[in-house]
Amino acid sequence: MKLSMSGEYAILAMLYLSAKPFGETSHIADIAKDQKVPESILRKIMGHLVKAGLLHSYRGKNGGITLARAADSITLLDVIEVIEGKIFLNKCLIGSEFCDRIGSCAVHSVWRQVQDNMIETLENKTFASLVSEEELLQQTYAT
Amino acid sequence: MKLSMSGEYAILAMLYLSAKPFGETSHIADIAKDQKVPESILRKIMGHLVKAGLLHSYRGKNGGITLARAADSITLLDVIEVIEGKIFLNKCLIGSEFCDRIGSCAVHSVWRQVQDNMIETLENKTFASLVSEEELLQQTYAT
DNA sequence: TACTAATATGAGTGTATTTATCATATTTAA
DNA sequence: TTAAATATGATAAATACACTCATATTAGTA
Repeated sequence: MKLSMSGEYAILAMLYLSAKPFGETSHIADIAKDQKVPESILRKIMGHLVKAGLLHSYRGKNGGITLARAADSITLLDVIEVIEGKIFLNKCLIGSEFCDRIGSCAVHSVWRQVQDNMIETLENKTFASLVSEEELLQQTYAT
Repeated sequence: MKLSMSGEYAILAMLYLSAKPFGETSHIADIAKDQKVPESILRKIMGHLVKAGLLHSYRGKNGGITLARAADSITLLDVIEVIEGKIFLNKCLIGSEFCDRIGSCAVHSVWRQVQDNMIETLENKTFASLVSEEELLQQTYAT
């Protein structure tokens, strides 16, 4: 009942990229060093995010990585679902083939309620808003 | 981001017991057969629930298992926390020693919000209410 | 063309967790 | 003493996860 390491790494990398001016390329090695994430793993994660259409990658000299669209159109849910797959807190929410209690299971609807709330919260939070909240926090706590 | 098998088994067993008159003992073997759960695993799970004070066990001939308190005072959260441990959707919610971004992390509060909602939903659902909801469902769908 | 700097990708490894089994011990009623 | 039940610890099997490494691909540049 926890986010995976890869999920956390992906969010950190997306935060890093979202704080840059849109269109400016970054290097995976720099992100890894800055966010203290294993570089070889971050490469794989970035590959998934590129394939999913959240990032653009440019190979070769002067290559790098950028957001594929503006940070205010990318949500936490977008990133998490790429890395973790669709959120299913309980097997029986995937489909009736995984649970023979459907139709008379009261637990089902509880998980459904929790999951729906979770998804709603995560899809209402864009990386643009996260970045501006962090800037605010840093100003507040700066000495 | 999913409930474990053991967590599901525990909930099924608690549902079974909650549907019985309070104080009537049941046998683990019967619960396992009825709920289609591996018996040897259910034994271990029941051991945890006994140790946590949710169940009473009686050894020896005519022994068995009962709820330790009324089903309307046992919640989904109680059972899940015994089997899965405290719910922490994200490592950084456990404590600052697991996250060096605390103080300037906007993601933190999102997970906090999701987690708080989840806990609230789960602790507001007692096994007594689950049982009566299931009875209602079975009447509705009965032919 | 050859070199260099960057990402892309797939195979493989080690470890931790989960699931499950088995054997044995303990308890209690009859 | 026996039978019926739970308790427990050792262990195996399966799966998922975190991570590494080697190699391929691409594109700019001298």
